[in-house]
Amino acid sequence: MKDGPDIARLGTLIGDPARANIIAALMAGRALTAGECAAEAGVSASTASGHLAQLLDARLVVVEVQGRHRYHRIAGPDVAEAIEALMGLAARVGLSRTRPGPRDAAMRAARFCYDHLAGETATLFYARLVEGGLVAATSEGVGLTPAGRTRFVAEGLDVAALETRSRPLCRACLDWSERRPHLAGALGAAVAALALRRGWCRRDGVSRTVTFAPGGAEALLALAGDGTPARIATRR
Amino acid sequence: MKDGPDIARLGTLIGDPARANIIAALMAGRALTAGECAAEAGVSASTASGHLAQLLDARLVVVEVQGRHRYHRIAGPDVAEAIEALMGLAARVGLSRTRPGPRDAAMRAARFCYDHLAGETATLFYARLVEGGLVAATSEGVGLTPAGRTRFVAEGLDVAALETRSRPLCRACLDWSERRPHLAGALGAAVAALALRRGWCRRDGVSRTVTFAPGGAEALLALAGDGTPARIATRR
DNA sequence: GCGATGCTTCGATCCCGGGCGAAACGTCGG
DNA sequence: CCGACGTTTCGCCCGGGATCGAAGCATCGC
Repeated sequence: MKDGPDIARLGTLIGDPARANIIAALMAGRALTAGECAAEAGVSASTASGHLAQLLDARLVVVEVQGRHRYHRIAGPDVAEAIEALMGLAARVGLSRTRPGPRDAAMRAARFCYDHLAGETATLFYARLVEGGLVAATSEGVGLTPAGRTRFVAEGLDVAALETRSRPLCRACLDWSERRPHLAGALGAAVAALALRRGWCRRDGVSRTVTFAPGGAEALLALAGDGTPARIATRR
Repeated sequence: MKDGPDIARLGTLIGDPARANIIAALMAGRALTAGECAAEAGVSASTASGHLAQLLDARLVVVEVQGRHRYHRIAGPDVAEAIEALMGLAARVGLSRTRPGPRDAAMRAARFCYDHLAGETATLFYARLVEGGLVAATSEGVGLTPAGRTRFVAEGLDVAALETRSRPLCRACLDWSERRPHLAGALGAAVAALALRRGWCRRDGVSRTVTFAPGGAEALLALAGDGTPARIATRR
């Protein structure tokens, strides 16, 4: 009863609807001001400020002051992963807050998970990475194979620079809507940025949802090596 | 603000200290009666009963009636994984409830995570499985290689029977104390049961902690194929 | 049957914590 | 220097929910 991490504190933090809404909004990966958080959560500015103070105190959120604005964002990938895991459990065990409407379906198809892509296409992308031998399991989790490294370097990603950060290069994040893994970690973030930069997909306002351009999903999947352009030697 | 799973409900459920204590106690994988839960949480029997009713209603816990006793346990592996993920976040971001005492150190070294082994030795075991080519990444996550299958079958595990369940055979569960993966899934549970059966380790009362017998940890690691007995051909 | 035991329901109490508006604080733009 | 804006702090209200004891239901042992 008295050992282990203080899980109750996190629970109360997440348990309040207003705070949960703020967290959900921040899970889009964007940095929001206190006023924007208040609007997202449907509460007054003062209450939102109080909630953000609590989230800051618990280190779930970090703040970046810019003039008279205070931009809040999720503290780090580990926080985002745990929240995502909770969302997965909630989706399975409980129910959604809204009956599956059009926006919900769009979010299941493609969304941002903190700083990388999630949803149907993202899980397909991850599956192709594994099947193509670009990503494989390691003792520390999952990692980039030599073939995968040359592949992404050829696409212009500075893999060496990504590795210098303390953040792991590759992570398999369990997709809450698909129940299958998608690519997270520094590489996942870099791939998401690449997809946005090349116009394969586009973010919708402050929401987490992402819409793919025509052919965008195919282009992303081709990046995993199975498609037409620049076919690369895969082992197996 | 209005899309996505209802994460707040889970938060309030976990947020109450009494419920969190009950959940933590149940995370040992054992089925506890309402009275035992009350003792673990330090509340009266009636309050514990109310909390268990809420956890049942949210499907986080299932109950099994046996005479006049009602045995409660975590509803399934997915619930346990999400709770474990929350514990990991709490351990990193917040703090533990107790200053790292002896019991805490013991739990970090070896413990039960719902129905499989976690902690230092468990992560080493997983690392050897991967390095030995017995377990590898698949498009669905992580899976047993042909070499791994023959290995575990040779040790007397009925892998085919494990596969028939809807539960995935292999899962990489992120260890909250080690920050590295350990083996979960049906195979993880089977291996944990095997270790108990062969006397490699022993459970301590109702706690989650596990103590290894002399040579027990080595025996477990040898099961991953690197040790002395019955060396098997590994690919790579 | 008849008490003991385990558990749940009920009623009553009480307190923590979210909520808002008003005012204070800090910053920006003249 | 002053007003506008974003944000935080303060004071107050209020409701939900956690808690317990006692009573009501089951089940077991005899």
